[in-house]
Amino acid sequence: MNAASDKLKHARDEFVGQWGALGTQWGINRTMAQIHALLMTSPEPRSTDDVMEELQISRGNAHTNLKELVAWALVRSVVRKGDRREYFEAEKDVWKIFTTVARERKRREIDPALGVLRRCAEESQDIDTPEGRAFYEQMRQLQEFVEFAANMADRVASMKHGFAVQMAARLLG
Amino acid sequence: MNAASDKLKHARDEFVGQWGALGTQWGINRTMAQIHALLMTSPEPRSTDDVMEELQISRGNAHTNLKELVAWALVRSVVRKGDRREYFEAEKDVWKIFTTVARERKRREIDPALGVLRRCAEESQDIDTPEGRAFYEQMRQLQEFVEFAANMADRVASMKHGFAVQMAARLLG
DNA sequence: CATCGATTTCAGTTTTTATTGAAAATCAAA
DNA sequence: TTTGATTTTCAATAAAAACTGAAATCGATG
Repeated sequence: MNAASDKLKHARDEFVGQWGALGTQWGINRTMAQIHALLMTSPEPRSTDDVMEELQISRGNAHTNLKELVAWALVRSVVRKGDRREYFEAEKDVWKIFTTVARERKRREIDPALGVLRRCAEESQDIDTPEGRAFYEQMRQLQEFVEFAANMADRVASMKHGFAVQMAARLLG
Repeated sequence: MNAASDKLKHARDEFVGQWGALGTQWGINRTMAQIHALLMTSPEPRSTDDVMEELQISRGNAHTNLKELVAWALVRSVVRKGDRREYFEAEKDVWKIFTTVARERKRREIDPALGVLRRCAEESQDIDTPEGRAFYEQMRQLQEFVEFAANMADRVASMKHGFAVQMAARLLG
């Protein structure tokens, strides 16, 4: 019977659609989030044409976002013997997804902020007025905090799942 | 002499501009990030007209983004006796900024994701095929992880600075 | 080295988001 | 109340981001 298959299709469509909407709220483009959702819940790798068909999007769009997901290391491309097409599969282990995202966001969001703060602190360190010193102090505090955050992100990104659970238990217990 | 004042103005402009650019990369609108940067480095609260002047933006834009920052609780409005205008000042304590952002992002990003995952898990829990069970399992694992993240966000958001430093030392040491 | 399926690029278009500026609403003081 | 300063809203516009579709490129195979 096919009720189960229909129900699954419905549930997956729901997930893909909703995940896309969430992505938008997080500043991630909708298509990229949808493809990620689709691949995370696909038992088999999918071709570009598969993805185009499933999400009703153009080739260019599918291509760009698949490559972007590969750049994030959330998706890898696989080749099948005797098939010239490229297939894509998503990492499904949630802890690995998390550490990957942590690493990538550190690189894309935290590190550049650190650069800005360091330069601004440097630039303001010998402005010898009360306002200048206050500005310098603020830069320093932001810098220190972001350095701390960078450090944490590195630690977390390199944690093994087991250790993280253990630490969480200690922290949450 | 005025070299110090010029240098400070230059450094602040640098910071405001760069912070705005970073904001864009993080999916935050540029004006909002710029206003935040400006207020974080202003010794005195600023009026809407102040902000318009400083960033060369329209009244509507300044107004909207100031209110948005107030909604995020990163900025509060203050009244000065004998002055009808509204002034705005930013929270400057980096730890408070962090906990505020953590709380707000949990509410805006994590909680909605949890809703989606719970519904999708619910909807798929009795699809009695291998594919259906795999889908359900994936939803469950994502849900569990996001619940864990929500929990962590709550803990972190309610931490006192001192405790956080202590914990960090333990974690990083 | 010519063919053909597949991938990549990109100019043009659509959609979404941000911004302006002026009109409307608010509100304290005269 | 009326006045005038201030805040708020919002239709119009501008800017940015996402998407399309087709042409160009690539690369394995005969």
